[in-house]
Amino acid sequence: MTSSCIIRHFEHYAELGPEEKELLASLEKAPKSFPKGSLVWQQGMDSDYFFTVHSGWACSLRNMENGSRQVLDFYVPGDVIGLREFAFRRRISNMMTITDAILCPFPKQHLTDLFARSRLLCNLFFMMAARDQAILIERLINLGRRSAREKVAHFLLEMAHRLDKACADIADCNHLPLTQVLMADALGLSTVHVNRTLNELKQQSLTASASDGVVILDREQLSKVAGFDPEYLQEDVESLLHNISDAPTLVNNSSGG
Amino acid sequence: MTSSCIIRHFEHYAELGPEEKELLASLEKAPKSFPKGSLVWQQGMDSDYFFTVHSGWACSLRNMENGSRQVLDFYVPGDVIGLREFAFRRRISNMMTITDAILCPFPKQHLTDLFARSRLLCNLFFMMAARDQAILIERLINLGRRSAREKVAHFLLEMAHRLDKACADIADCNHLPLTQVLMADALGLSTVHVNRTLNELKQQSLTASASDGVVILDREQLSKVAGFDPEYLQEDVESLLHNISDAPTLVNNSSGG
DNA sequence: GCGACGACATAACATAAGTTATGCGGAACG
DNA sequence: CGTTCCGCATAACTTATGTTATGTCGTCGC
Repeated sequence: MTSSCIIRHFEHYAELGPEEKELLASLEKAPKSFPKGSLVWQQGMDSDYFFTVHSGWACSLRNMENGSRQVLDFYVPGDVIGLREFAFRRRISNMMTITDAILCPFPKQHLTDLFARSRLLCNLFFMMAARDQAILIERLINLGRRSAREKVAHFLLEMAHRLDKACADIADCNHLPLTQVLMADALGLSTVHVNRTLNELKQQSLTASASDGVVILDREQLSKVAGFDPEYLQEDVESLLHNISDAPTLVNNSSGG
Repeated sequence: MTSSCIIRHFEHYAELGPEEKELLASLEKAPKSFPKGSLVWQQGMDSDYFFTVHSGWACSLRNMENGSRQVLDFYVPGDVIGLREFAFRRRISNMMTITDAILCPFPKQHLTDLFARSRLLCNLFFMMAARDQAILIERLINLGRRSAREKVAHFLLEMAHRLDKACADIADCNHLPLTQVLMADALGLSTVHVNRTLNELKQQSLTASASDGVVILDREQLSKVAGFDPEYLQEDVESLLHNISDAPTLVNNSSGG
């Protein structure tokens, strides 16, 4: 099966040998399709699989006791979701599709095996986890130290940039299938205020609204509003690969005694 | 050198073989001492090392253009700091000590090698990265969907729990060396409001202040205030180890062709 | 012993954002 | 073809939190 979505995803970063391709392919289950609004998993469930997003959008979120909720992150085609649960037996957040989506399940237990078999893949997975952290950090800053206007602008730009990478060819990366409620829950704002803010941005022709979401009209101006710097989305694959090919015989006294 | 801090840290999770110990020890440089308030590294610098915290506290933070700043996370003895930068050539945040501290540097490039040599260590590192994400997520929820009162309470409890694990024997885990300014910058609040909130908690005898920080008096009540559930701090090492010993010969057709 | 500084405290005031409420229009559904 | 529901819009009003300002206290350097 050459159209494996996880293989495609990893080839994005580095050239894979046939062995690595087989490794990935052999662990990947049949893609599964989820209608919009499906709960892919729920907090507390056994965390036995992770997924790659083949098409559509998903988000992870946490429901609060008082009925409100916090959206933690959104995922676009090409993203790997669920790595975060690696350290835990139970899922620590909910995962929901926000459009119709096709996801490719991948059993978590086999990660360990894969790590042992391919140094390249191991490093790439680790890199993804680090990238996920970088994204979370940026979201943290968004929530802690930015105004509503900046929050919205920054968030929209981040998603657009991530889309650029994921599917520049397939989709219009300035068109984001996000409701105002979702944005509010992601940005720690009320829907009313997201609406206000979005209207403001619309009046300045920085964004527009479509039937099924938001459209970015002027990235440059938005970047100014948000103080957006996309560096945190640019992994450094090159030096990673360099390290990998470089390191093989470093500490030879380890088993020799 | 048997008192290696990274070895001690990993033994916290699993029994290490002599080879693994040697691997870790051989990569660890001499512990380095930093006075309170040192910049361990700065945003934009080459991200060539990570560290384990041997003693003292540190925090990672980001300075904003408008002069404010966001504290991203705090680190206590036993924590590994810098893994987040794995995907990037440049550091994406600042790292500062907030007490006198001793840190053990560990060259980043060698992680790749270590991954290849020890399946156990590789998995443990991955687990730590996942745990870091879980902590970030909880902080995200704190910033997005909790009141000042809940934020402060939740934050104090998290740090106390992390201290419990790190050094139950060494230190008083209810005593946190945090200034109100730091807490404000971590929680997305103003110092004035942190002060107000802390006073409220003091009046209810949930916390107290010491000359050099905050003291937690009543964890139970604080937990109620915060809706605190420590599950996100409890990694599942057991099934991880189980997976490791379980998986060796899963996909044998990979290289055989 | 004095001046500078940093952490904490408190008050008066300002405002960004939340809350509640209501209406509108389109999509889904029986 | 009406009903229901969901996403969006807008208004009036409330409030949690930010801002600015000023004072105290202890520590540190000299």
